[in-house]
Amino acid sequence: MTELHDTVLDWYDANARDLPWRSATASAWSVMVSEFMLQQTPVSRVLPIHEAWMERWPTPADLAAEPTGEAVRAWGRLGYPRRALRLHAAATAIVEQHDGEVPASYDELIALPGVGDYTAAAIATFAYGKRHVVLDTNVRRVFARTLSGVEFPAQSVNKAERELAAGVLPLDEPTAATWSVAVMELGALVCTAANPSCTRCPVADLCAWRAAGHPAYDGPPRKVQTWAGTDRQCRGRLMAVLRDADAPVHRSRLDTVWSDETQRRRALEGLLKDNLAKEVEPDFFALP
DNA sequence: CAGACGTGGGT
DNA sequence: TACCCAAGTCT
Repeated sequence: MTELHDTVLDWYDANARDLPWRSATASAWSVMVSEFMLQQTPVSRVLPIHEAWMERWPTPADLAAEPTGEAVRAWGRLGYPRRALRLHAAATAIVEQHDGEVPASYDELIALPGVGDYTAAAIATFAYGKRHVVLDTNVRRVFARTLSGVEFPAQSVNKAERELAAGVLPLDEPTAATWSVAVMELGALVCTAANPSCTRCPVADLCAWRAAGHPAYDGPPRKVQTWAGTDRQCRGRLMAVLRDADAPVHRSRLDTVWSDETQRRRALEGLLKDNLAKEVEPDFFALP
């Protein structure tokens, strides 16, 4: 434990947001649902959906008992709706293989649909207090700045970065868990991507990037997501129609939300293939 | 490993 | 207005 640890932990103790999945009484399932929803999605948009989900499906078995389409519908406009599909599939696997209890080990977690390295480490850590390196975009950015002296981390996690994070992970299990959530919170609230608030950063005096004079990012161009006119936008339009419908919709209804026929057909085929939609009878479509 | 995969708020 | 970006995973 170093001054960096003490400072970050003290800052978290005083500044942590009171989020439902951080409650002392939050179930592992609540943590798991939050982690799925938070993938690439801001906290503010997750909060109401997470609350609704926990009320409707307080256990994995409750969700697994419903059709996948109900999960997709209740996902609302969170984005990346296949996360809802994967969460439903994970709930089913938990019922069938883990007696309805969210498993606690990283290996069991990462075997679940929709659970990758980050989410497995996060659930094991935040729901069960295990000691794992938790590397999300916030943690990576904080370490890039404070420890490596650069504005942004590499495009993907490499061995050196993982070892760096492992090297500063407290040995004590519960402290390691708090450390990870504290670093994430610092990245989310202070050491942000666009406009970091160095003036109110608790570790500014210990930050290598600041010490170096905030050198500008000089790595490869960071990928920017195209959106307008893409298949993804088209898929989103089609899914919105299916979500908002209370009965199967005719193909002609889908035609109204996207003019390019070739792209519209391709997008619909993709949704059917991904099991986000189904053709209940010829030319009539609905959520699965 | 690069690209696909939603959505909306902030600047 | 455009562009950036938000607790990634899968192929």
